[in-house]
Amino acid sequence: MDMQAFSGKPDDRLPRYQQMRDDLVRRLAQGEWAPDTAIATEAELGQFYNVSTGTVRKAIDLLVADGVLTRTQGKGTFVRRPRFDSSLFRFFRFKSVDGKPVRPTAKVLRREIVKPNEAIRSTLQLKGSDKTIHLSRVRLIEGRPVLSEEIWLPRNRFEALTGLRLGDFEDLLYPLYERLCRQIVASATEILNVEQATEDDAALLGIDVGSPVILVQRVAADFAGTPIEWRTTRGAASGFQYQVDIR
Amino acid sequence: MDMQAFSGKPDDRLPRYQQMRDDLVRRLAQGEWAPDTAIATEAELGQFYNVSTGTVRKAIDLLVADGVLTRTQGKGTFVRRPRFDSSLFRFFRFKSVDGKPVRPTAKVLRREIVKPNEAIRSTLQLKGSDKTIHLSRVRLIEGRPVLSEEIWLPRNRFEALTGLRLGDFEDLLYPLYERLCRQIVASATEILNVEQATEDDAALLGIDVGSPVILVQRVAADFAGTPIEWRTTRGAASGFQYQVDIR
DNA sequence: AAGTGGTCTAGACCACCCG
DNA sequence: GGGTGGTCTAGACCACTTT
Repeated sequence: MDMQAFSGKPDDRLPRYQQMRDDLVRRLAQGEWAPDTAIATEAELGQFYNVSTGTVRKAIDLLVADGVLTRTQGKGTFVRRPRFDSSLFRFFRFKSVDGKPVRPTAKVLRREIVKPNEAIRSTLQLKGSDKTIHLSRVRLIEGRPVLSEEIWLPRNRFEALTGLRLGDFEDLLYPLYERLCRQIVASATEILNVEQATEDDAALLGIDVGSPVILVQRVAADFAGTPIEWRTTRGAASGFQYQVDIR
Repeated sequence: MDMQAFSGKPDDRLPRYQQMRDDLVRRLAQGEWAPDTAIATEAELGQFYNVSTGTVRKAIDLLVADGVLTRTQGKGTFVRRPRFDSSLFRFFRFKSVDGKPVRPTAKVLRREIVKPNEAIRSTLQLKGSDKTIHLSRVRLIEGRPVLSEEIWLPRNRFEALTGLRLGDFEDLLYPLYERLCRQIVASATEILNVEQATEDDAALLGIDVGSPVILVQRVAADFAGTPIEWRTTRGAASGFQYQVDIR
């Protein structure tokens, strides 16, 4: 493969399709192609990297399997915009009174600039002096609180959020991140635990003290894999269900 | 592709690599290749189905992605034996008193031949007159009960288990299924829910009534996708943790 | 009609495993 | 050294979308 095609230093010991994949990820992280737009065609990529079509396809296969790209026959290969907003539906089954599935609305209760604790600092890979924006949200269905969320963001990347009025935050934060702060969430890791409701949980969620509560801890990252958001979500376990398919 | 190679009737509209995948699944389900043994080499498969190496590899890629086969360079392509015994480790973190991870032992408390209820009958795709073998197990760590399990099996496939003494059941059931009943578990679906401990749960697991309990409901299937086991597992939610990686 | 990804070929050479 | 899967080529033709 033509090494001139790379700005980085690819590892020659790796197969060409993996080197090519790595370089494509780098170009994606640099914003060379925006979400929902087509990347270069397979023929162009083959010329650029000086590899054959089979190798191009194998490199793209990896990124499609990772959920980074999608292919559409006759149209092109597109940068996939992850839809995390349905993420909680994998855990909680929210229905309105008439039984139809609904998306909870959101209300930001508090916003503050804080020094993160050690766990958040290390997870978000912050330096000792870096501060974070801390949001407290409640999510509601038909006015009834169902989830409570705590969110921490690195201040330097999300400065634009400090000027927004609390009432102007939208239900979905990730489109806001992208529009106001040019931060795109490309992947996330979530850890589930079960706790027993504290008095605060009980009052907010309208459940009994000590009844089961699901805690979802999420770390979201950009295309380069750099963590950009830490979020905890709590909800009554009575609405919880999750399905796993094993090979 | 040479249609003589197929016993079934492949759909000509499908790509050859998908037809080939379907036929390989059929041959696996028929037991043509046993778990942990090598299937025919890629060259042989290419000759047999009259396709080129690239197409053979693509068909096998699908089965590897499904977890049905594994490839080992220089050795061959092998039928994968799923290791479900570590499955619960994805949900529960079991440690002994010295902090090392351990596998719980098992003790069968009860075995009976019963008419299944409607939910189990339909899930296991049984006819109205078919009976099931019902096992009640408890799983222990260092003698302390940590999980309670209820298992239902179609009687006709698992007749051999009715003659086994309760003390002769082993910690792991799936090797037993395979050895005594020639039933191989190839895949499973698990659904997680959170409940509050009943008095029975509390007494068995040594926890407080009403404290959170994880309920895992598993349906296990053979290579052909036919369900062969229904299982519920209950354990204290305090030992529960689960991680999900998104795109 | 032109351009895109989807399928498929008929090889080649390499890396690894085992006797 | 012989056999296996892993990588890669340089095309061909097909199915689909857009102009």
